[in-house]
Amino acid sequence: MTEQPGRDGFFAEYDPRAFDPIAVTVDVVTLTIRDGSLHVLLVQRGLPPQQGRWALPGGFVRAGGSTAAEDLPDAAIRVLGEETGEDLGERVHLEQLATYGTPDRDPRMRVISVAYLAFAPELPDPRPGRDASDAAWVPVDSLGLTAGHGGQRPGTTRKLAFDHARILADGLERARSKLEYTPLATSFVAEPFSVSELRMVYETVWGEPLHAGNFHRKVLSVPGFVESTGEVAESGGPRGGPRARLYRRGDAQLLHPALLRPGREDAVR
Amino acid sequence: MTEQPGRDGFFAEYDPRAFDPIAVTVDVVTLTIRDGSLHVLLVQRGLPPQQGRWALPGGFVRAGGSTAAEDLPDAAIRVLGEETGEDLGERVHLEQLATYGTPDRDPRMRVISVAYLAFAPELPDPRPGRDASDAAWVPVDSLGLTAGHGGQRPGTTRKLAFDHARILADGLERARSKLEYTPLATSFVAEPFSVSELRMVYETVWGEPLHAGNFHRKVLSVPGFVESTGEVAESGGPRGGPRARLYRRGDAQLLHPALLRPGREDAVR
DNA sequence: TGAGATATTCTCATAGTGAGATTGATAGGG
DNA sequence: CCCTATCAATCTCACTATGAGAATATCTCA
Repeated sequence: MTEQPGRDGFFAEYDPRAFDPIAVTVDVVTLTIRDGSLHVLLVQRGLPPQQGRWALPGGFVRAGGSTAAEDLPDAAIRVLGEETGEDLGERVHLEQLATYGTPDRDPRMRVISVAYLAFAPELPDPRPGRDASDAAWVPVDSLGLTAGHGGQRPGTTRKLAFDHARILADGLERARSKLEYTPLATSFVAEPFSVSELRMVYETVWGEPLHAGNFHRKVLSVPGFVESTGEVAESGGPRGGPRARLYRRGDAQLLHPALLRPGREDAVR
Repeated sequence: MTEQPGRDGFFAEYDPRAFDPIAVTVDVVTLTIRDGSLHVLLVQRGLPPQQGRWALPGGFVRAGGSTAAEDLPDAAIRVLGEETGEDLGERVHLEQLATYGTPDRDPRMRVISVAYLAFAPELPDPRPGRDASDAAWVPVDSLGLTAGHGGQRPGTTRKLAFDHARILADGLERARSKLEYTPLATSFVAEPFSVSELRMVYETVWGEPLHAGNFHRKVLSVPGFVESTGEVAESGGPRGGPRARLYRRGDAQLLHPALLRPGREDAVR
């Protein structure tokens, strides 16, 4: 909140104590599935510090002084649009991830970053924004993220700038977890979709194969997860098989019972 | 992150554009159980704006210019200590809740607030901090929170300042949800505790009675949730009954299978 | 001492899950 | 055009987890 007793009038005077420089930015972890693997949208920094390193798309929040005041989710959507060149407000699912504010996370000054997490069906190739020398969908596997604290394994080609490896790791964990109890997976596929396409999303994000029969039973038995369109795919799969029935997303916000990741009995101890 | 291409050197010059005034604060939702009901720590504002209204304890984050740089969780712990008069770093569970930054949430200027959520066993009465006229543990039920968007029912005595009703509502939902799949409930009781005390935590936070026998079976069957001390309570309950066996928190970070809230089949649709 | 409350354990019907097998449609290569 | 691998969709079966109710022993208080 906004306590600071005994000094309540200082805002009018711009007391320097309140304005120790803190910058507020948004960074966006955008996940999509391409060619059967999970990708994240990254930009290559064109300027120091950390020039040449890859980073999450981000930018300053417009505060409302000399520029128009901007809400945090709007800033995230803007930043995303600057790299993809599209207005993604409609097509992507966007949610706040967490806020990162360790004092030395940016060498220039104190920066508080509000991270957002976006999920999108397959999107076009990005084009670098003004301050980036490159932008690309990068396979998450290629980044050598370590399980523990969001570091990267030595030898990884694309080094992420600042604490972005950690932010990305948090975003991935959030995504994996939300697949369990929300219909989020439907945000990764275009409608209408088949149960197999949906299963592929789960397998890709969780990184492990699922039992096709049980998955099918489960998806259709959870109320409101998917809704039949009554149609079937134009043709069978590329390597044969019957034509799949097609579905669209249902009206459930929460999956009950949840669709749990296999092999979690020995969860974090 | 910290993009802003083409202007990379401006920090050294304190370019006013980057310093459209954004203040960063932390607000803390602190929950505890007193007299069998869920309470939240609130302070009464001693100064305008919103003078006289009740608010979550909060304060500015020390940025690191003229003052010592302070990490976000440290700011939350400090703010909590200012109201409770104790160093709670050891005793409370603290986690980040979310960040609130709607442009007009504070009438004075642009304020981004990083909210934290704290869980504590029964704590002493608070004393008002420097900028508050009062501080108290307030029963959550008395605040007339509405289900939807964190508003308060008309006629509620204690009106919460700014968007704090919403922040509190988000904190409560997080707490209710985390009881399901984490051993968080053990943070609300002092060790050693009985299964009944733990059940009381669930009943209080969820606001509904649970089946004592099934709860008992469940708690003891989830690996790592609780660990027996081998002791039993000094005496039976205040109204009779055998002396309960005592436990301490186990080593699990996640409950598997989860302990789900009853009656959620018809979840959010 | 008796009544009521409570901790703990059991029973039993039902729901949900993992593993494997079956059926039948379809694509692609000989 | 036929054969076979592939795959969608179902089904079976054993096992686990859950909700509801009840039984039993222990304890407090009047």
